[in-house]
Amino acid sequence: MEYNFRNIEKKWQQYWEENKTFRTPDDLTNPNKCYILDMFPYPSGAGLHVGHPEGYTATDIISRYKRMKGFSVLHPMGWDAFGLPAEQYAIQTGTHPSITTKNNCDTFRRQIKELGLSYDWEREINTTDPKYYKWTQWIFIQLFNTWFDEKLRKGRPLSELIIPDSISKAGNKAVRDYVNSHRLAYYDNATVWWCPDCRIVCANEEVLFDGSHEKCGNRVEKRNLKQWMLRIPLYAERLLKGIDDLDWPEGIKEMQRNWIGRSTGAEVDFKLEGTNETLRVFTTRPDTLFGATWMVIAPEHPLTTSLTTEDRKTEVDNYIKAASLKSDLDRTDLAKEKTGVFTGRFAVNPVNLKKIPVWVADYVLMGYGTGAIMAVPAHDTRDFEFALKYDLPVECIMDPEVTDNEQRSRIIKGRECWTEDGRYINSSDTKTGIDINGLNKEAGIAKMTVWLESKNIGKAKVNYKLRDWLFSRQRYWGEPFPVIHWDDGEISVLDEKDLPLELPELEKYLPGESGESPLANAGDWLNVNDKSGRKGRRETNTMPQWAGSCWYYLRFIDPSNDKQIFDPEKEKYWMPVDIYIGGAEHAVLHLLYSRFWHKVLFDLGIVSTDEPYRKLFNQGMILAYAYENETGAKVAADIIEERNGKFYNSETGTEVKQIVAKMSKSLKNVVNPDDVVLKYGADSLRLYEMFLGPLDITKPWDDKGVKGVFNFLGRTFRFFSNGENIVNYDEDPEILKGLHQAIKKVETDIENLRFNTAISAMMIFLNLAIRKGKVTPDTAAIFTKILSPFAPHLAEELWNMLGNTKTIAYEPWPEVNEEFLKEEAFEYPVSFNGKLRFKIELPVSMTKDEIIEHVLTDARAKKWLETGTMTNIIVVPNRIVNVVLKNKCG
RNA sequence: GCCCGGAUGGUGGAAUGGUAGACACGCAGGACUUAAAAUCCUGUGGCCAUUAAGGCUGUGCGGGUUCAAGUCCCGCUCCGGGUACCA
Repeated sequence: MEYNFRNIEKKWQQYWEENKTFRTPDDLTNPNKCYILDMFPYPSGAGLHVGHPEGYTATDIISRYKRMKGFSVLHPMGWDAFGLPAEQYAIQTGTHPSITTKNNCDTFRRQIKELGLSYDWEREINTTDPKYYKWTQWIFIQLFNTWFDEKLRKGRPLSELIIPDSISKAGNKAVRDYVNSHRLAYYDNATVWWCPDCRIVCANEEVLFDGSHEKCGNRVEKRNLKQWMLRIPLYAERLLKGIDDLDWPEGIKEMQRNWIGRSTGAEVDFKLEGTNETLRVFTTRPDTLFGATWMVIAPEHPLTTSLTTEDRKTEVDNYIKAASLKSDLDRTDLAKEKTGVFTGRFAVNPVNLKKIPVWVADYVLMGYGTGAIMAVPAHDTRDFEFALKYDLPVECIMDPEVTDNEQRSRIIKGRECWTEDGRYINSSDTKTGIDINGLNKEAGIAKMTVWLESKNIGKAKVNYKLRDWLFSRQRYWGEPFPVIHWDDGEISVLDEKDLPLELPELEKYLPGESGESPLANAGDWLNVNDKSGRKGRRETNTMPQWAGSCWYYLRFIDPSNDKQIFDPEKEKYWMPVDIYIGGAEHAVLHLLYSRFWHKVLFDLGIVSTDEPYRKLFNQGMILAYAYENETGAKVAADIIEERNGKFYNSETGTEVKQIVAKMSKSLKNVVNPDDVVLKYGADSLRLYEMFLGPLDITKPWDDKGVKGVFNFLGRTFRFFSNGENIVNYDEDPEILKGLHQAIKKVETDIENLRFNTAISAMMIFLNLAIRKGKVTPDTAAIFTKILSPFAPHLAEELWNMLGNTKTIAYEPWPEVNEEFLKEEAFEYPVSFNGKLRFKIELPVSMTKDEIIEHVLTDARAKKWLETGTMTNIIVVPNRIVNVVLKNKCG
C-alpha cells in the first residue's frame, strides 16, 4: 500500500478537531501537570515561516509525550497581534487593522492546524481582542497603583504608602506629586528616540547600535515628549537574583545579567572651588581617588552651565549645543573619538585636597550614575585616551602585578594604563589621614569606602544599567491606556468596571509629525467630563507591543473568564510554565519585561509564583542556502543551476559560491511550509525540522534533506501496513532488543530535547525490522506509540490499522524492559598503544584476567606484541582493551 | 573592545575521556522497468596497496595532561550571536 499522506493527514486532523482530542483536562487533581508553551507569533501577512514550526513541533512532541506519560498538559496557542505592519497597511489602504489582523490570524491558524499540532484551540487568545486587552489595561492599573517598598523589597498597593508629614503639610499638589513619584507607572517628560519614518518613539532597546530603528532601519533622532514610563529598575535586584535559580540556557541568563548591569562602587562628593556646590560622582574604583587628576561632567548635567566660569562660557555652551546636535545626527561617531572642553572650574580632591580641573565631555552619560565622573587616567582606559588627547596629567597610584619589568616601568611612569590588580603607591596623605599604600585592590576599595563614609564625603553605592522602561507609543494599533488627563493636572485611571477601554474607529491612521498619536483625532472618544463637570482628555498614546506578550501565559490558564483575569485556583495548578520554547531574539526584552510584570503581580498576591518560566529553551535559527559571485554580490536562488555539485548563475553561466544566509525575499531562498506540506506532508515537515540537527543550533534548511525523513515515513507505512509483516509468533530477541533500545533512546532524548537522535533511533529500529521481515503485533503497537509524538498522523493511521478504535494520543507510553537490553557478549576493541588493531568477542561475564589471557593469546596479537615490550595492559570491562608497549628500538 | 556560542566526510549531523563519522542526504554501481519516476540491494573520510590480507593518516591551528583526547588544560585562528564610552 502506498503512503498517501494527504488522505491520512486530513482524516486525522478532522478526527482530532471533531473529538476535541486535545482539549485541556478540566480537573485540577492530577498531581502531574505540564504547562508547555510556545512564544506566540506575531501573525504577519507573509504567513508561517519554516522557523515557526521548529519550536512548535518541539513543544508538540513534548506535549504528546507527556500526555502518554499520564500528565495533564496545557498546550495553547494565540496571537501577539498588535503591531506596526497592520497599521502601516491601514495608512496605505484604509483597511482597518483589525481586518488585516483577522485575515493574518486565519492564515496562521490554518497553517498551524495543517501541521497537526496538538493545541487546545478553545484557549486561543488574541492580544487585540478587547476581551483580552481589558486585562492588559487592568494590569496597567495595578502598576499605576503600586509603589515599591525599598525596605521590604517588594511592590505594595499605594493605599499602603505612608505620606510624610512634611509633604502632607505642603498641600494637595505636593501629596499628588509625592504619590506619583512612587508609582511603578508614571507619566513624565522623557528624551526619547523618535523614528521620523515610522513616526513612532522607540525604546532604547529598539535602537540599533548604529543609531537606526530596528524595525525599519532608518535613522532615529532625539525628542522630548510626554511619555509613560515603568520603574523596572526598582526590581533590578530581584530580577538579577531570580536568574540564578532558573533552568535557562546559561548564555541567556548571562545576557539578562549584563542587561541589568549591576555594578558596585561608591558615590563621592567633590567640593567645587569658589562655589557652595558639590559635584557628586559614581565610581567603581573609589580606591583610585589619589589618581584622579580631573573630573568630567555630562553636557546635560544640571550643574554644567552654572559651574562654568565666565571666560569659558562661550566655549562650553557651544560644546553643549554641539553635543546635543551631534547625538541627533550620529551617535556612533561620538563613540569613536572623545571630545571635551574645560569649564574653567576646579574641584577639590577629598583625599589630598588637590585642585583638579572640571571638564565637560559627552562620553559621560547623564543617564548613568550621577552624570559626572572623576577621571583616573592611569587606571581607566577611557580616561587614559582622554588624557593623551588633551595632554592631561597621568598619575600612577598602583604598582602593577606584571612580570614584564619594562611594562611595569611604563605603567609607573604613567605611559600605560593599568586596570588590573597590584599594590598601591602614592596613596596616602597626612592632612586627610588616609593611607592605603601597599594594599591590593580589594582591600583598598574596602578601606577607602569606610574612610569616605566616616568623613561623610561618600558612601557605598550600587548602580544598574537598567533604565526606566518607556511604555508608550504614538500609534493607533495598540492597547489604549485606561487613563484620563484632567484639566487641573490630575491623572486618573479608569475603574475596573469601565474596562475594556476600546479603540475608537478612525478615518485616518497617520500619526502627527509632532509625535501625536492618531487617537488625538478621535474627538468623541477623546474628550470626557466627570460628574462635577471637570474636563478631561483620554491618553492618546497606546501601549507597546510588549504589553500583550508580557502576561499572555497567564490568560491561557483561563482564557474566557470575564470576571477575573483568571481563576486563582487554576493559576495555582498550572503555574509556573514548565517549558517555554522560542527564539533567542527575545532573550532580553520580552523575558525581562515579562518577569518584571510577573514579580509585581506576585507582590500583589495575584500570581502564586515569583518567576513565570521555569525552563526556557531557545531554538536555533533556520537559515537557507544562498549564492554569491566572486565579488560577494548575492545572486537570487531561483536562477541558480546545480551541475556536478557546483553552482552556476543560469543567466550568465558563471560559477557562484554556495553560502548559508538568513532566508530573505531578496535572496529568493525563503522556504514556505505550505509547499513542503503539499509535497511531503505535515509529518515529514515536522520530522525534518527535528532531524535537521539539535534544536538549539543555527542550521541551514536543505530541501533535499526532507526526502530522508519522507523515505523513513514511507518505509514505516509500507512495512507496518502490510499484514504479512505483522505476525503472531515468539518475538525475535534481536527485534526485542532493538525495540527496547529505541524506546529508551526516544524517551531520554525527548526529556533532553534531543529530537534529532530520537528520530535516528527509530530509523535504526525500522531498518532492523525490515531486515528481519516480520514483527509481532505487540512490537508494531509499541513502535507506533513511540513514533506518535513525532509523526502523529501516520501513527494514528497505523494504530487504527492495528485494530484500535480510539486515538493513540492517550495510550500509555511503553515501558523499557531492561531484560531485553542485556548483552551476553561484548566485542572488545583491542588497541596497542592506543591504536585499534583488532576486535575480539568475549562474554560480558569474563574477568579482567581472563580477558587479558584471551587477548594476549590471540593470534592477531602476536604481530603487535613483537614490536615492543609490554609494560601495561588496560582493561575496561565492556569498553576497551589497551596494551601498552615500550618500543624495542626506543 | 568585552561577554556568550561554534569549527568533525561532498552536505546536515552522531559520539558518559574508551571502536571517530551513528542516522540521513548526496554520489557511484546494481535490480525492477520499453524508459523514467518510485522502490529495493551494495558501496562510500582521505591516501597507499588492491591478488588478498592490510597499512598510514584523519575531528580549525600549535602545545600539554592521560594507558587512551573530537571530548580535559594552556596559547592562537576563523565564523556566528549579543553588547557598546555604564565610570
